Amino acid sequence: MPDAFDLESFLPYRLNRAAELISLSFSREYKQRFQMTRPEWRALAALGSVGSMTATEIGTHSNMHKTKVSRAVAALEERRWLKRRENETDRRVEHLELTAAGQKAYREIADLAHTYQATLEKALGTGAIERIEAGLADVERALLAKRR
Amino acid sequence: MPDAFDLESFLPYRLNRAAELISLSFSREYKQRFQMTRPEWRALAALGSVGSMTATEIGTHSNMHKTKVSRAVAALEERRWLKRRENETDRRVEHLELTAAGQKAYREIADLAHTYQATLEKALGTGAIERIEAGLADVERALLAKRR
DNA sequence: AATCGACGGTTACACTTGCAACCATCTCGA
DNA sequence: TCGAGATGGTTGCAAGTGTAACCGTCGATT
Repeated sequence: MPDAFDLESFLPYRLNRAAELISLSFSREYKQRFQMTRPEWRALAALGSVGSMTATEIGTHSNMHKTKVSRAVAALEERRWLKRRENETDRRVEHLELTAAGQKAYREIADLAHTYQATLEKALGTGAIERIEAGLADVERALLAKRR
Repeated sequence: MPDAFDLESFLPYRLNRAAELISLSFSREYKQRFQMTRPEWRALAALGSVGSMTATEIGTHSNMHKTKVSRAVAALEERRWLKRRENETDRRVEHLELTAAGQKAYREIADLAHTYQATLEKALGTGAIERIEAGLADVERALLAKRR
């Protein structure tokens, strides 16, 4: 059966398979220690590294749907890892920032992530990750340009 | 605030963001035309390109959980795009293959995928996709080795 | 032949998710 | 100043998902 199309070299497929695999692999590292979903961890990371953001900013930054962000933020707040601060001039907006406990958690997980990536870098050889990420950046750029 | 960890260069995050983006982008191409979920499309593609597989084989091939495969297969069968053929010597196993209608659908979507990838290749430059996929393969290899 | 564990596949249940509809607030123009 | 539309954020609902428990079948050991 002659076949012009090979699933194995179809980029969306390959990208998803790799992403799911690595996601699973890393989540094993923190799911147990901290009881946290991936959107929560993303929001935490965004806030931890940037400092203070609105929900919308978190969404665009990490490409998460606003309902996902909303729920993640609610969960982090529930856990007292984050607090909302209202905007003076626009009362729709809420500035979000980590509490002391939130920053502590962030540092711990960031540390975990750091060593995880280091292990990976060692297994793949120097520069490999940078090359992959450069490729991913190109893909994202192309797709976002296409969207218009 | 000195920060040893940068989310933006954390591979699991980057991989997931890119994967979600491209998935969304491509699904827009077929979600409307065919009413099909991603697992169904994956199963269809696997069967279409390989010819005949068992559910377990589809699962390992495309890294899908067996319940996902089970449901996708049931849906495709419901639509009469696939039929099950029982194994002579082991009655637990079912060989799955596409019906004529299923093959027709497969060819259409494969075509869509093909032109999609061609557009992407043009936007990214020759060889870019191959390079990315080679990198992904390395990552997957490293992760699967780690798992043991 | 009876038993035990492994395996292919399905199902029940709880949880996560995306979409659409929604509320409150803001902005802009008539 | 009023109304129409845009925007930040939340929620109801339907659909998708993973975990675990399950059913039937197989292979090996006894």
